[in-house]
Amino acid sequence: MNTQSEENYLKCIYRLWQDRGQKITPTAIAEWLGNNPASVVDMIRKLTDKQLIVYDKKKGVELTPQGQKDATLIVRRHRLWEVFLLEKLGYHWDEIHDIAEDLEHIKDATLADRLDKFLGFPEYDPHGDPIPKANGKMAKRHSTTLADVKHGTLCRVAAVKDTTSAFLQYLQKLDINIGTKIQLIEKIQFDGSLVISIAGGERTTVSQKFGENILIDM
Amino acid sequence: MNTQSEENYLKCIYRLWQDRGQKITPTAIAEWLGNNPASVVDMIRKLTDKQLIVYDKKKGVELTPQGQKDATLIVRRHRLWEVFLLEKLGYHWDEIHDIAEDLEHIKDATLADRLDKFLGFPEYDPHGDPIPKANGKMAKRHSTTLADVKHGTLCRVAAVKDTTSAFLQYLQKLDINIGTKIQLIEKIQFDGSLVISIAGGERTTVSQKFGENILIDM
DNA sequence: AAATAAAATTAGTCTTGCCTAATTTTATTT
DNA sequence: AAATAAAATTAGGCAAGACTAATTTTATTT
Repeated sequence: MNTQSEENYLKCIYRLWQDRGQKITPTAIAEWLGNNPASVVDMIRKLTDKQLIVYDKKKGVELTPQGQKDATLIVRRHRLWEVFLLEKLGYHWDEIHDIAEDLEHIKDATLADRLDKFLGFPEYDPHGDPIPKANGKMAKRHSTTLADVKHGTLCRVAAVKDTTSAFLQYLQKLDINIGTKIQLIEKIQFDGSLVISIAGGERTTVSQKFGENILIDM
Repeated sequence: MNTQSEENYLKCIYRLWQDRGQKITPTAIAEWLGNNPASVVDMIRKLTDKQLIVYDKKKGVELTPQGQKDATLIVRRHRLWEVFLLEKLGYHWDEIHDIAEDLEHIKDATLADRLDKFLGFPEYDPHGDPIPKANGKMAKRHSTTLADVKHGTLCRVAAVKDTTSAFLQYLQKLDINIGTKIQLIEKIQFDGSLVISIAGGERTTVSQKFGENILIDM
């Protein structure tokens, strides 16, 4: 059984691996968690001893099969709780992440599976991230962003990359949710700004950074 | 904000106060929590500094108004989660206590109230204990036990005192739940054993200790 | 290749919350 | 009241998980 802190490190490593696919360094982990690199080095030793990660100076940190399994379960719990908080308890989009951050550490052999069943086996969480199944498999993550498509394209918001409340509240203000249709009208050469039409409405301009955090379907 | 450990002490003190109404000593707390008395003394100092308890050698430990408020909220959260686990996730009577023990420490300003609403504002938890309301008030606790009534009395199981799985599983085996009707046929003078009829069925004999852990309505 | 900057690591410290062992205080017997 | 037992307290320690400061290693520039 892993401690809460160990779980946070595992989840962090998993996220960095999924997001970037590059070498995962102590510094990257430290930044992500807001911890001191020295603390990360301590934990790397601990997780290595527990055979949940392998650390090689050249290759960085990698999850072992067991580490992957553990990390996937944490992500599964996190995303299921997010669905619960939003759908059943009526929380807003931007409130659920932090609470799920605590709930994900509740340890009980059947809790995740029961919750999954209770929620009707959702495929995606409220941010559009796929929820790992009990067997560890999960749906594909969306990878195309609004900033990637050609002008004129009509797309559907499938997920968001950034889950901070600053971003989510901005989306709320623009009335954008998972499923909202957005048409990219024009890309501004100068700074990558995007002129879009939300749900067939008036033209709005958003930044490139904004576009890169919206994952889409077509 | 209190730590998880502080919350456990507050809850313990609250329970001892409710259950026994006597002087609450460090030793009693240590026994209840399974901790060393020396650790209890440390925590008494800490909670005193935080003005959540008052400790007087003569009177023992007492909760301050703020301590009572905090403790009540923890109990509220615990009991609401128990209802959730049983009713929504389909756990058994004897499985919910330990999981709620972790869930009760999840801190979010509106979580308890939202959960309360989602569950339909239940008055009692699955063990028959009253759930404190958002304002701290709660229904009366049942106080008459099966061992207290006169032979011949027909009563209704309102709550259980003991919530260990050993006891709850025994109840399960006897097919006794909250609401089950029990008639006390006879009290055996010798050792206080009780001859009862469960839901109008055949006679069964149970111990005095058993009877003292069944709280009843009439 | 040397100089500089960045990253990683080590050493030592702190807090929380627990422990054991020893001591002091309080209660109970005889 | 003295002796004994029980309870409370103090002192000192330990592990987890964080930190800072100093040092070493690795990368990047010039």
